[in-house]
Amino acid sequence: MKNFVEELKWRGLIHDITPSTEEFLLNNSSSGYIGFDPTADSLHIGNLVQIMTLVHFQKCGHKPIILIGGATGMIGDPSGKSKERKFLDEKKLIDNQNKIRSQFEKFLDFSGNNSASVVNNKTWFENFNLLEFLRNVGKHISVNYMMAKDSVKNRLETGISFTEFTYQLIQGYDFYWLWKNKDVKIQFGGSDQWGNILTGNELIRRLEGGESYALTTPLITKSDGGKFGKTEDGNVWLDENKTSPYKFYQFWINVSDEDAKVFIKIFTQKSNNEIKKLIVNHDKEPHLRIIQNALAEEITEIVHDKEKLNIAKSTSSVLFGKFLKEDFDNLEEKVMESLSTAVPCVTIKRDNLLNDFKTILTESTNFEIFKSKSELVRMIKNNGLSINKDKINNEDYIISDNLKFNKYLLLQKGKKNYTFIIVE
RNA sequence: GGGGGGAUACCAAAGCGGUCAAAUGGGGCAGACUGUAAAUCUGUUGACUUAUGUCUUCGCAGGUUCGAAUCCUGCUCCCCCCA
Repeated sequence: MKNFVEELKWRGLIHDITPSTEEFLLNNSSSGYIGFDPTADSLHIGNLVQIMTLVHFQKCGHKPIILIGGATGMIGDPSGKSKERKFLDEKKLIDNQNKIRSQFEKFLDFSGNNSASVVNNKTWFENFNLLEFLRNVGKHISVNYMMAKDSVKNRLETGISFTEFTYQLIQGYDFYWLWKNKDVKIQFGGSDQWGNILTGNELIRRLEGGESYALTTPLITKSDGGKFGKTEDGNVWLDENKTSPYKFYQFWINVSDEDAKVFIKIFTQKSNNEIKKLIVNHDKEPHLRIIQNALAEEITEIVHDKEKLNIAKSTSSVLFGKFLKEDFDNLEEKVMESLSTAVPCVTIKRDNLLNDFKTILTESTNFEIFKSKSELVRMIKNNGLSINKDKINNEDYIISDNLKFNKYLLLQKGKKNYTFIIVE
């Protein structure tokens, strides 16, 4: 058995761990789980740490289990509205669950003898009534114990609802159920989950005198103090319809040097030696950003695929590389299309192309690109306007003569302020 | 209740009868440099058929004047001091 705990340790992925976990996992092929909230139809990169935990777990010869919180998800968000909510929710939850499962399939092996699997706690909570729950579960955990948890303590001042207070029991029971029925011995989670996980361990001990383990990962932070995983456009999702492969790739490319050295351990499966080598090479020629490239490539390829990675890379080189007009003329249509997911787009009706240059770029595009003709003229005077990678120095450019694939135009204000124009 | 000060463009702040579309700084945008970084330097920063032209803009509403951000009257809001 490969040493799972050791693997996580050098990657900086352990925040808290119960005693003798390492020893247990070295001697037993075991099952472990993490709970995920099905409230969104996609995972985002904030979930990636947890996913990677399971990836390493499986690679070390254990069985990863993904718990989709169909039941807990319903409790978690009581802010519904209409009467039919329950039905809608159920459909939506199943839909979300399927989408999330297919995202896990990219990371984990769902076949073989330590195959990954997905469970939903709705299965065991559906027919579990309140009285039964109180008798069989609530009885064993004291309020004193529950109150001692940081997650609860921190909320006592500001207020905590009974529902949220109970959450640790529900989650604890999940662990117990999986322990009992699926031979799950360990639960993983973010550091904020420590308390909830321990409630599960406690429940297992009290109900059956059983042994179980817990391991949490640290909260990922950025060196500049900002939140990891957020961009101006919000979350970075794994679903390509919510975050395009290009934007996903770019997120990793733009990580700072300092963060990249930490992230490459956390988010890739590269070995310690490979990573050490990358860091040495990176520090020799930091401008090449070797680590960021390695990081972006590996993760983008797993989450999307090789082809989409390549398109994202080509798109990036169009937007940021030393890219000349000639190169632009030879671009594949696929890459051109991908530009529409990379930069803000503006559509324009084909008959508007009859207007003069300045009118097209202001009025005909609802002043989205240039707020006024003066601004446009100023931009040209400052040598700041390019179309299709070609600097524009005069105002009698004919747009309709320069469309790519008869409908696309890449407009550039300055170096990195792009607008993609689609004629329809 | 009494006395004093203020309201200017994205923000801060000068201007106190024509030369004011309004100094200066910050921010924004662009150029050079660069690692799709940081710093620095340069240009630019109300709109319009780019014009030593017109229009809109200096809290709001009126007025004086050939001419007002600038003077007068009223109003609204802010700050400070004394009770």
